[in-house]
Amino acid sequence: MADREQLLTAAMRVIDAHGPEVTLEDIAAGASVSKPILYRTIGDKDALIAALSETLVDRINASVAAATAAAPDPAAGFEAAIRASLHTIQADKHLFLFVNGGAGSESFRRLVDRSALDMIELFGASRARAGLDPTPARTWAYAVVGAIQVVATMWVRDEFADLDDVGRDLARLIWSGLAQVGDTPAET
Amino acid sequence: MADREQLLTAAMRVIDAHGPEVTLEDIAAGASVSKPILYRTIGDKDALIAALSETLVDRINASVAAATAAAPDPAAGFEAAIRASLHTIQADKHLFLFVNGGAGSESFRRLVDRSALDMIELFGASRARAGLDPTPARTWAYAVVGAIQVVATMWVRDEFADLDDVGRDLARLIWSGLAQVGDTPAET
DNA sequence: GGCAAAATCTACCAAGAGTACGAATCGCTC
DNA sequence: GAGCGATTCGTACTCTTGGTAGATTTTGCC
Repeated sequence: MADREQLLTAAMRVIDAHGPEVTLEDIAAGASVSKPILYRTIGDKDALIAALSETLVDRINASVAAATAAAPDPAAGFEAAIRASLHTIQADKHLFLFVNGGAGSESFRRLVDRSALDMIELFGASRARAGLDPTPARTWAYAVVGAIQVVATMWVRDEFADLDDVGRDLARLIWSGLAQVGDTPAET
Repeated sequence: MADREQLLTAAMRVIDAHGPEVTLEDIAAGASVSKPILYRTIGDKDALIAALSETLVDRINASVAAATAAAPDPAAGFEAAIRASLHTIQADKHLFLFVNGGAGSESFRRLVDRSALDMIELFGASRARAGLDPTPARTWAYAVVGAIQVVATMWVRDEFADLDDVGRDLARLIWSGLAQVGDTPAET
């Protein structure tokens, strides 16, 4: 009655219901499990955050993949990807804030690195193919992740504009910035 | 013996010396003041973070102003500005992490908003001058702040490359992205 | 049915944010 | 200069939350 998957699912349910400020005790209670079980099965709070980040990133990646598949050209695909990311974050906003809120520590670093990894590969490869120095890839990947992350965070708090407009603007900014990656950035 | 300025200065000293994990008790002790005094003079932790953000942003703005003044053209000025920001963050890295670490809540929002404010003005005005819709300004400002913030955070943790190179790469990315702001973004 | 081993729950600890209340100090009146 | 009221300050507390140890129950086996 204490499968890791079930616990994570329950944790997400509780976070979604009670907001990002939930305590581990709430989560344990919501999963009908005692605190030590939670700790034994998943680990400390940081481990929980890491696991949930994983799930969130997976969801984002899935929606991005679906969105880009239907796009006519790379630029449109990129915009669709950004929009999909934002929409997924919106759908899981409590989860996003929870995962982002443990910020101070390792969890944040891991989340950023996880999200940036594919981009580092991608940019680096593009640069290398074009005979350019691939080292900027990392900086760019972090920058892109940061841009999306902060825009999403601010948007989730006070929805300062229509989400699709935000996605469009953000996509344009990044896309033209990335023009210099080497060749066309290709769909994410 | 409990002037607000002095307390803030002392707080910065303690943070600088003991790292970003300091407790309010440490800070009070370091300022030779009791906890209630600290609370009465400055407020709760969030207020402290807000005040220190203010200072940090001021420092960054000052170094940016100094750096751009000496630049021959806008693009160079922008790069110099980014580099100056990064260098200031590096110099105050514990402060930066402290201010960033209380993240979960309001403090983060305020820091971002404060940093983004001038940019929103600037981008918005440029757009308006060019007869374009100024609403994207906010998204872009958040994106730029986010990019700098995350790159800085990641760099501060493990210095993955030479800081000036990072600054150059980051500046290029953002600069070319901002080309569409309307007319030349002008020096920050 | 009884016993050892494993899983589990209750009850606790530690640390840090924030505060109540008594103690000391200051200024004012006589 | 002495007494008294108001104000300021510091000690010592509460409360929340992350994390754990040891009692207790359950399980499997003889």
